[in-house]
Amino acid sequence: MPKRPRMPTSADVAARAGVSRTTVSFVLNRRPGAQISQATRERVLAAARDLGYRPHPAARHLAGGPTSLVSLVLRRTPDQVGGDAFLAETVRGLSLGLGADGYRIVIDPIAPNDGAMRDLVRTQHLDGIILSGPRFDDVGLEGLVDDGFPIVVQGSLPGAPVPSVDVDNTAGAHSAVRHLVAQGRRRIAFVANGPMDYTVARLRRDGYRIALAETGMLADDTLVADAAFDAASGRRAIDEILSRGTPFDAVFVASDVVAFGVIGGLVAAGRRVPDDVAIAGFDDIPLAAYLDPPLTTVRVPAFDLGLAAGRTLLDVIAGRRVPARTLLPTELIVRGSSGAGTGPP
Amino acid sequence: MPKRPRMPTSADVAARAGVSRTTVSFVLNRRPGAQISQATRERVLAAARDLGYRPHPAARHLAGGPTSLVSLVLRRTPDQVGGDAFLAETVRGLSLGLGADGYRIVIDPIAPNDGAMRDLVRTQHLDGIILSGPRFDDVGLEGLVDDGFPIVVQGSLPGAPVPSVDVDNTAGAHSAVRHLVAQGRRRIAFVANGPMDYTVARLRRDGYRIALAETGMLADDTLVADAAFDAASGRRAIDEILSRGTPFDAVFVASDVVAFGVIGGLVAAGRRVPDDVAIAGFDDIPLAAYLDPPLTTVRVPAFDLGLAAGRTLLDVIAGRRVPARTLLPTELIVRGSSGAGTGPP
DNA sequence: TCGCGTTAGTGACGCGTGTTACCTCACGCG
DNA sequence: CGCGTGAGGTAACACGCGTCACTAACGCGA
Repeated sequence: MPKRPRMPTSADVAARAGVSRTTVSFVLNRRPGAQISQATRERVLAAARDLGYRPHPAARHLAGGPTSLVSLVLRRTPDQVGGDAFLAETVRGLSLGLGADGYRIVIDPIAPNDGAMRDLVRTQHLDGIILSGPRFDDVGLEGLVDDGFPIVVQGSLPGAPVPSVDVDNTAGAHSAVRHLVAQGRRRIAFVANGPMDYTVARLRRDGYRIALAETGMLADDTLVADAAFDAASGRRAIDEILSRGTPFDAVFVASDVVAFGVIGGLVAAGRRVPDDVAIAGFDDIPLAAYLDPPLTTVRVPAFDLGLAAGRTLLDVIAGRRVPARTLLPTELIVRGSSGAGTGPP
Repeated sequence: MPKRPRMPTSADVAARAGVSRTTVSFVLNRRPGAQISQATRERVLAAARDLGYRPHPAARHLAGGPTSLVSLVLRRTPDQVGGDAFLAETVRGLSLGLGADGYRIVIDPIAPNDGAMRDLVRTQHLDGIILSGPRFDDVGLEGLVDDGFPIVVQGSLPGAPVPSVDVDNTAGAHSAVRHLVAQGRRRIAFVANGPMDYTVARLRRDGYRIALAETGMLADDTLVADAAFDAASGRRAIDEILSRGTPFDAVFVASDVVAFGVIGGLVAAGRRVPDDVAIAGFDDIPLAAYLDPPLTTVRVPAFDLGLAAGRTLLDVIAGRRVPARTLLPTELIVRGSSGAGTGPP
């Protein structure tokens, strides 16, 4: 195994520029208040460029600097596969948002309510955390927060004193339900994406409720059911609603994956979609367009979400003020299932 | 912001055990050939335990040790969303496989044929790489390989001198096609998952061919078409096959996502599934069971794949011999679409 | 000439670890 | 008694960087 050549160090740069190592450090880190002449500065920069100099992250960290490491904490149980469909996209966005400043992403799957998060911060060396997929009852968060440790929640956790970046779940749900109303539907059922422990489930339900209230429609609890992120639970939910006997002509399902189960249940019960029952989902998973009929849904900008989360975390780390909540807009994608009839693509 | 208490260092351990720092290092790293009495060893270990001592990774790295960092290189274009459905699971497995030895996973999305991989190795400080989703024409790989840099490919790249961990794509495809034959189908079409640049596309096609040859059935090129990892391309593929006019009574689609498009095309053409045309897919995505009819498919053990890849990389890093290819078994999941009729779950 | 402030830099230390070379005993043996 | 020898350990350096305290040169007014 041929030894790879040694990387140039700041001493090499200093030698080449004919200055001290200290000066190199000052120039490269743009140290405020440092007295460096323009000529010297340029010599240093040129030398660094010529040598292809890159500061050694470990050495920098050891000397009291940042780690250049940010952890993406995946706080999910294996069943939440639906939300993970976008993981790759989100990571791409994150990588772009953080990579510019030389940050790298380490990924740490930690089951919900596993106390390992404190440990992560203490023992691993991190500059910040992006926490994905939190729940209302998430523990171990407060401790970190009042340490002042930089955290950004991807997803929402209202009330927690942590900046969060999320899609505007409530507005998205709202737009979907309003769309169903606009199609002339009057009795609109609701199937949640997950248990109400999950913030994202509550927020989407809020959107549904607001839309009903706005349009002066009756909120009927017998038309509401929970699910558990997967299609099977959607099937159970719609079966339950059907069994209650309350008539309805539309269902807003707060997750495309769950909607698969809902549609299956409706078809099995002899209801036609969208003629008898219009459907709108949420997420715009890649397969949504290939359901029969194609699913009207709310698009979630996964890439942008990652990008925004990354940038926000950078701001927090740098001590800049950040908004408590960043809400990215969703986009209603109208397809056949809501009866608006654009047909298959 | 209250300063977090300093972590204990090896000097603290040494002081508490009444020995020198060197001795602590020898004991903790089990230095071969070091002369340490049993009593001293135990004192050191006890002190380390009491203090909750953890070696500082950056310092260790700086002193010439390993980085304890492994990069998961996602070498995919955004369109390959299908395969990414399993990313979270794979990462969980990886994390478990590597975490035991204190390794952490940094994630680096790098588009195919982007030369950035060399840079990654030179400039970032890594102990190894797990390369996910390679293609036949992947560049920048050879350079790394004959550096002797530890790499494990997750996915297959036959011919490349790199250990790989993958599901047995060929055997999986083979089992699916044999199953279709066992259902009495005689003219079986094939829709690939992706372009033949991708190793995984070729391997699955191989399985199809072998199964046909074994059962003495005719391989007919007019019954074969490529796709591009998404449902839309599946639709195009089946439309093309239909347009050729060659009769067929089954289709093996090398990806569940693509199969969605294929089924859509068949239904649009008035063919009934599975009565007129039986279908089998590959991957067992969570929604496969909720297609109408439920999709017969080949299950991919995503978690185990990550686990195996992680372990293999550890072996490579440690200089142990590893098999050139590790192939994990798949499992045929029989549902309604292949005409074997177990019905919806 | 002296005193003083400003500009443009530098020398040396510390971060926590691995490691090499060395040191000090006690002991056995000729 | 002299001397090797091995067991059990230690002092000190290197890794690459950030940073504090300090200085050399220079200008300028008195």
